[in-house]
Amino acid sequence: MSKKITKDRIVEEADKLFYQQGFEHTSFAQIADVVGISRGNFYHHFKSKDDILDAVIVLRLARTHSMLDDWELENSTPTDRIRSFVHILLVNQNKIKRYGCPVGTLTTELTKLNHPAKKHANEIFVLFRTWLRRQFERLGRDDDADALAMQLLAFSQGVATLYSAFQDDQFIHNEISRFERWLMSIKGGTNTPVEAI
Amino acid sequence: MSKKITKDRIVEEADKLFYQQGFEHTSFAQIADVVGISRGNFYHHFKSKDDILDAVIVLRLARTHSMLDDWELENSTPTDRIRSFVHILLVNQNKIKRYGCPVGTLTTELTKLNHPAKKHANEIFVLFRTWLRRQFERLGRDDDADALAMQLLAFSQGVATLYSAFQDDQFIHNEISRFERWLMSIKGGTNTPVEAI
DNA sequence: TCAATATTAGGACAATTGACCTAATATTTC
DNA sequence: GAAATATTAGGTCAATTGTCCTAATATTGA
Repeated sequence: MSKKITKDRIVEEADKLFYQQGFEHTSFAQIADVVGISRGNFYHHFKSKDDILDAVIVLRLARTHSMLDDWELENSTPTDRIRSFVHILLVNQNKIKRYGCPVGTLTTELTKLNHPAKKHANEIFVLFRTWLRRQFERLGRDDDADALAMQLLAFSQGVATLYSAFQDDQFIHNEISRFERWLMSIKGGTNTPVEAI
Repeated sequence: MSKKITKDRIVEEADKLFYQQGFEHTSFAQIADVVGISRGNFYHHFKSKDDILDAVIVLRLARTHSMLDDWELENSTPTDRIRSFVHILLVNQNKIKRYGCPVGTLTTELTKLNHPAKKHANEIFVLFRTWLRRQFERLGRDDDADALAMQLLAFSQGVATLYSAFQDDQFIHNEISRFERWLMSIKGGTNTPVEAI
């Protein structure tokens, strides 16, 4: 029992540190300090740093999955569900301002490191993509549901990146407003292509 | 003279490595190997790794500046100039696929490292932002020129991030096409707000 | 209760990091 | 050509990295 608690705490703290400082910049010593355990003790729970990364990704996958499930239940329409997705930008506004999007930044770092866990981390993106696609399909957008999902993912990534770079609160609210108008226009269900950026 | 050549070569190779591997993941030893000089020799040209980073940023600022000047001369209309900007995604397609956008990824990394050079690196974004804003102003978009510039920057960042994550060639061409239609619609010069994402 | 297992602390390890030093060698300048 | 300067190579330095080991302590299960 206490094993599980310690192991979970390691993963939770590693999750935070990987997000705030990046994977490579976070050391065992740091995680051990935050968790309050001895360094050598680590290898009883994880056999390498990459193992911790894998566990962190599994944790993030589970959290994302349950978040998407919640959105599914909380909202009665696909439009409201899509809105929930974009509104993470507001819910996590302060964190994104400081550290960017946890999904995008981890994927980017692992890509540069040419890290074997890159594909694993990418599954978080896939989770969002699939979920968003389903919502657009429910809106009758069968032909371009996946393209719209990717479009929205790219939108959120771009906004998060620039928000973290410029720290401009006005900007993020502008973009959310623009998204709202876009969402209302798509809601009509006419299969007209959504042209603009 | 030979000092300048060596110094420039260090900066150029560091520029490449910082882009491909990230700043922190790149070591002196690696740069020295690529340049073909002794490690200890470094500190005659730069007094610290942060100094090299500053020089790399200065190089990127200069290159960006001259690229924007070129676009200014090569194109006769603001619309064509804006198109040149988005078309970097195609010109540098393979690099972006592997390493993401050099501007966005560096800024993101320096943010997580809480690195003092973050503001300096951000000036590259400012360069693009100012240049794009001027193009939109010339299109008569005086009221929302800056917002459109930020919108376009966010678009390019989002596309680059997702392209690097999913490596999907179809996606990037879809987004470029969507941008083209958006650009044509904005060209009309009617001050109607550009709603969609 | 007692043996088996799980968990811990603390230290050692080789390798790598950025930083710095010195002495030798080129190059420039007069 | 000689003095001054610029540039180089090679080595050292302490600190940190991820990894691993061992011995002591908790916990569990029969």
